Amino acid sequence: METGEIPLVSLPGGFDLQATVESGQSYVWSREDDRMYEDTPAHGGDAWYTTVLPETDTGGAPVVVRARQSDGYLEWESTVDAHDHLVRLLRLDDDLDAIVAATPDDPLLDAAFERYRGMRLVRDPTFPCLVSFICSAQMRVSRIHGMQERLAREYGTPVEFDGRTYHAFPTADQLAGATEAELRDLSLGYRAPYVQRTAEMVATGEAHPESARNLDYEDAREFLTQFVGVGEKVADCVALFSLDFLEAVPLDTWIRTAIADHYPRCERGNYADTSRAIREQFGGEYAGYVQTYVFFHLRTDGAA
DNA sequence: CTCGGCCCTGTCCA
DNA sequence: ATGGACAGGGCCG
Repeated sequence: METGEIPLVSLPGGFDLQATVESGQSYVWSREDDRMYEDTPAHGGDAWYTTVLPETDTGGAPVVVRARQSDGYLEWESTVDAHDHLVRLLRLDDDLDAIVAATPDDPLLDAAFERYRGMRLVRDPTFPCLVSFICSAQMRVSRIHGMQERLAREYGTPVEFDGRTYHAFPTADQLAGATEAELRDLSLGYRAPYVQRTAEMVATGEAHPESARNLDYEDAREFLTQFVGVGEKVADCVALFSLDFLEAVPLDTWIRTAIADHYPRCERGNYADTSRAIREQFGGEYAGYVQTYVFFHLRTDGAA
């Protein structure tokens, strides 16, 4: 086992590991105490969280990365040197102070930023991100997370680490071999054929979600909707939480409620125009960061 | 292009 | 106890 720690005190805007991985933007992390989304860690957010990088992202065997936040450091344990992986996955390379500073003055946005100071966006591996947000349709975050765990356990490559067996999220090849019936048995419901067909599209080379990186934001969103089960909202989630389009604002039910309550003139009757309007309202370049804070704030605190 | 009906299933609440 | 509503939507007509 390799171990290390990343100092957080000099990180612009700070860091909050629990808020980052439990805010409903990523489903590739699990709490070692198995109480994800249930309660807060004992003090200072010092629970251990683990993710497994799929072999398609490492070029070799899957990589287990475990981390916890403690006393100004992000401690980690891994099968490899995990420093660069953590910086990438948890966006420790973002200047969060600058992002907050670039956000328009607004009571709702100020409250959201204040409440979860240090929360960062994630940079999830793309295929797992795509599948997890296909699964997110009409679903609560804890159940989405459970689906991803079952998919990993059933189809992902096993890895031994620290006396336990972990599973990587399945590759497109692995998942394309699943049947709709098998996926329904994992409680995916009507999302089962969406996941299977999307995995098949990626596995056969018909299209790969990573290709969206090379496009302008709105073209990338359009490109991603070719995958089965992916509409504009899910496409925006993949653009934001995996492909570095920080301006993407997924229009989910929470943000739509916020638009109706706080920014009614941004409602334009269709996704593309409403999206453009709220993106401007949220400051443009980092609008997706703002959206994620607002989403977590409204969902968790029931603020209106 | 917009709209409504429909889709799986666990959980919450009357 | 038991059924209806609802969950970070998408597809199809």
